[in-house]
Amino acid sequence: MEKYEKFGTKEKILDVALESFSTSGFDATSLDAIAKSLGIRKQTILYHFTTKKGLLNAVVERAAENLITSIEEVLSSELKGWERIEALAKMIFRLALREPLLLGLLREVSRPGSVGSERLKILMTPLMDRATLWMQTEMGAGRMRRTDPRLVILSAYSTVVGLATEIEVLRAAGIEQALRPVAIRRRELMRFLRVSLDPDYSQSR
Amino acid sequence: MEKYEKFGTKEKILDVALESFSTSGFDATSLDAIAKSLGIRKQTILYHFTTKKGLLNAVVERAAENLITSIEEVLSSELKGWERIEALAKMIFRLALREPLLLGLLREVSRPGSVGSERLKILMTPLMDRATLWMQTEMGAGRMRRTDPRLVILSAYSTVVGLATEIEVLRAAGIEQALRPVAIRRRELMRFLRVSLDPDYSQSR
DNA sequence: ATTATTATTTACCAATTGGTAAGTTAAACT
DNA sequence: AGTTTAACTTACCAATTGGTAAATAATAAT
Repeated sequence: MEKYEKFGTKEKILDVALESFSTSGFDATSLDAIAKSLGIRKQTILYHFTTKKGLLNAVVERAAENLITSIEEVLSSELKGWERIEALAKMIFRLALREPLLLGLLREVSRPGSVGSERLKILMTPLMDRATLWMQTEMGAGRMRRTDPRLVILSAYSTVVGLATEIEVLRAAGIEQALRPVAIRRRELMRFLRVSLDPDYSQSR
Repeated sequence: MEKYEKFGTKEKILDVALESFSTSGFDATSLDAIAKSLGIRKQTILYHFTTKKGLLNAVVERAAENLITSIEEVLSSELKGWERIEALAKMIFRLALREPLLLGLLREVSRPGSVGSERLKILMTPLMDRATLWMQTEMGAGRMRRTDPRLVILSAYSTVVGLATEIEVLRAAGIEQALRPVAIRRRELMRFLRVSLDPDYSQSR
């Protein structure tokens, strides 16, 4: 058991940090600000995470767990070929709508030079490798059209990250109900995936 | 005439600032760093732009001029309806490829909370209004399918901003030649615009 | 009850940062 | 030549920031 923990301070810190990192960005977030909004001292944060970078990594890691769990869920299903991809895409969009902060974090951390990008890469590469491998066997079995798996995956990835921008831009323009544009985006992604992957899909152009 | 100006210091500052803002972000860019990389003192920057925010605004403004000039060029053509839109989209993608820093800046400044977002909005609303108006008359004349112009424009806008992410992600993954994904993106955007706007286009789905 | 461990705080600090104020240099105007 | 003005620098500063060290409180283990 976890000894005692007063009352989940660590989790609370992660919550506030996620919020701030994903909306204001890493640099614009100060430990003091996080601490203040929690009614604790900055040193408490450093006690739990030693450095600011450590805090970001922890935030990223928790978010990634969140994501990976959802992915595993889909992967454990019996779906094959195209249908499996479709299920994955749907899941991602559902998750993105339910927890928009994840998107913001992803965008923040996706910038190559950014502080969290290394950790993100470490967390993502296994997923990427696995997906690539699977796609290759599917292609081998003729259940999937032949293309460069990496390109497809990364393109899909950046579509999802782009969602963050889109939702924010729409909100800034006073369009609160961002559901329709998101649905459009999803349909676009589906179509893109279908065109590049589904062998039973006539590429009419 | 402009008195003398030693040797375009102001422009050089803007160049370096654009580079840094668009790749590292506003917060991660220090005036000292910019100054150092130019071999001048920080106070010279402040002499020309008074505040850091002022510098960002100047960078944004110059970028916007750049963009607006290109837009005017297309708008002065004789193209009507769908063809005009197509020309605009092509121009934007050409510009984005030629000057990728513009994209980075746009993404940096598109975040609602960000320092430059107000200025961006000020610069963009006239364009937006003009585009909306034009689209409405086109719709009235039956040369364009009826939809919400704002939604279409913003969707196109975020597609372009999303390009920044995509190019960066691909580069981070070691894919230098990002031309193909960009081409795909452009085709997608065209298709989206066509489906929502071109009345002569059969919406086969 | 005492001790060990975990959690949190108070007290500091060195570095960085944006910005002010007051020179200094050099060209332009008279 | 002398004055004005634009361009740039040196000298500072106050605030913020991430981080260290040591003290204190709270809980668990003996």
